[in-house]
Amino acid sequence: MAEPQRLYFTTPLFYVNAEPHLGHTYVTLVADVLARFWRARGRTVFTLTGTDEHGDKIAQAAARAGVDPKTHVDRMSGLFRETWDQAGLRYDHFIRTTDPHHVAFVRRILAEIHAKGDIYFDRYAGLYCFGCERFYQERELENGLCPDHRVAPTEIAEDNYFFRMGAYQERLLALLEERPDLIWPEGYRNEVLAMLREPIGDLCISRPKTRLTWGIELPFDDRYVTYVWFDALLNYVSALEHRGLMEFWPTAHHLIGKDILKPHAVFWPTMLMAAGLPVYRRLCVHGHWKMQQDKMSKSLGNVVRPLDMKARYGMDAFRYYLLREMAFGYDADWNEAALVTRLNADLANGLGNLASRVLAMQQRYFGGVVQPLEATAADLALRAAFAEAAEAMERHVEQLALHRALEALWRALDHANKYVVEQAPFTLAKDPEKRGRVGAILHELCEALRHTAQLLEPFLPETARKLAAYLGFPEERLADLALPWGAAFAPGRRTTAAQPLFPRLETT
RNA sequence: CGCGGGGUGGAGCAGUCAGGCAGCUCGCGAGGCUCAUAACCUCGAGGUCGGUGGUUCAAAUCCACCCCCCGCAACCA
Repeated sequence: MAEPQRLYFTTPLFYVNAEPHLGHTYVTLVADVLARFWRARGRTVFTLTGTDEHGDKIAQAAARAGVDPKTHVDRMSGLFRETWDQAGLRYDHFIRTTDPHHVAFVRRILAEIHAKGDIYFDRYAGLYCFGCERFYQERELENGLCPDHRVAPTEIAEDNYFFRMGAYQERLLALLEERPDLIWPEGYRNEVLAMLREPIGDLCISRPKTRLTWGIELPFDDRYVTYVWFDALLNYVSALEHRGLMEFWPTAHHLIGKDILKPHAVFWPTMLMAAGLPVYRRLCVHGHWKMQQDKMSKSLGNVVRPLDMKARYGMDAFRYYLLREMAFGYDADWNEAALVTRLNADLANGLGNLASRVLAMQQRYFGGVVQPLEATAADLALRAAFAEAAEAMERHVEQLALHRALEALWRALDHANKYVVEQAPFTLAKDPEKRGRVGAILHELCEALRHTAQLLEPFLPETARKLAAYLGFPEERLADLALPWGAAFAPGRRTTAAQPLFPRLETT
């Protein structure tokens, strides 16, 4: 079966109650990498990110800051947008849940589902803490008391609207059986199957305005606003509708963290079924970055700010660490010392040094002019190493194993470094009769670097551009360099002298 | 029997789905090279892949049982 030509990647909508941190950055980075990767291979890709801006917490934060909610969310949303722009993390559309088109879309879908009878009005009775202005579940209480206020919650009843989610449980289960790759990695699929072994019940989707006004008003009852689920999840569709790109919807790949698995794996598909829309193509669930400190660290302000990392190490080194260190789906440890180790070992000593030595010899022996090839067995082995890397990278990226894709490319780079030592062009260069061979060796190595630039572009775009420029391709888009080995360097084509791509950092 | 994840040379990890010489980075020891960012290349020391049993020509990988460690969210109706 042929893969669809289009691809649609989404990040979660980030709740604007905190500044952009490592978790936001990681998933946005992955979306950027996947988009670049598949575009370079001819797919038509659309990516979405944005901010989720309604709810109690936002209204309260705005009140504390002494501004109205809209002013507050404008500022916070702008912070996310600027961060991604400055970090070079690209997206095709940035949606805000306060966008008028989104609000209208949510109201339309709610009205439709209400009209077909899948939204009903009912009374909920539960334990309410007036201090927190929220209900508590039994298991959340500490000795029967609210953990914040240390008072016993009051049993009260409240009327609300509910989505008939339970009615779609069997269909959802059947869908998971039919499409084993719907949720990836498999561990999360199993977790969802476990959730579906119990009745999922119905979902409360409203809040009375007496408790919350900062939200989207229900189209069928102006005393209520919709509460989180329809508001936030529908963004994935409303953005496409707004842009007139609904044909991308069936190809949706949602990138999410494991913390929001249930809303995306249970609530969202049932909502889509009720709305008469196809379920997304795949849910891609990543693990969490664990800080060495405990989870208190976040409230101490000990957050990893992407732009700080960019300033300290360069965005590409930061990208490399995040992509190389985390096996998508699993948790990983955030460790800045490990970042420096990776930067020195893989980027400076491996890739950077290879580029330096090749370009320096090319410059010294031939003034940068690329010489004819002659293809010995060793040369062909070098080409094979890069061909294999290209093939392996595609296989790994399909499975979101980005760390393995990079590992595969670095195997080829190791091969190239070995090739330099074994072919020893610097020794042959002392013998004028071997000049042709020296030129051929360096041409092979320039090709190795050109292929590296191309294969690396989705992961380390800045480095790829620099490398291409050193090789004498300052203008071309890297995708245009997808030429066969030996076809890129026309006679007389020159490379230039290079600055180190990555300076080594001292370890302390 | 709540659910999930993990236990692989000194450290940190990949590999487990699709069984086939136990791999990567760092660190350590010896050598080579001198083009290069004191980088690069080679060799070496170091692991009964948590345990036991099973399937198999073959198990880190599949199956069963056991031991230990870590998470369990939220805008939590």
